[in-house]
Amino acid sequence: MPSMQSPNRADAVLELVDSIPKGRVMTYGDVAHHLGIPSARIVGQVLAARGDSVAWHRVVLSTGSAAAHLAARQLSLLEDEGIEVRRGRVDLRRHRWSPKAG
DNA sequence: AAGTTGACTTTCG
DNA sequence: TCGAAAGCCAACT
Repeated sequence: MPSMQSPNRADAVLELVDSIPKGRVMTYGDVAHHLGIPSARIVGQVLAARGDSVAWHRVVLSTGSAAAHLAARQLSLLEDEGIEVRRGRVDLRRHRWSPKAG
């Protein structure tokens, strides 16, 4: 078979997101890029629909902040994992994670 | 079929 | 450093 690409994007996204280690984060764009998904928005759509089944709070905006309607809850969850949140955002230089770099 | 929507990102001032 | 605007793409009306 050609290549064992994911049966569908949603499952691939959920699988990757759930593999993000505790205390680490990825941006929507990172997730999209690693899976060959053309737009970060798609990742957002997947998490909006089925994110409740995974560690959705480990996915943040490219700025290190959270989508407006999630900010309070998401940032709180991240702090619970030991991630330091300053001015409503996570320091990506310190916490950004990549599957390959592990 | 065409317009709207949204858990995004980048560029510009 | 911040906010507005434009660009983006699939799902939904």
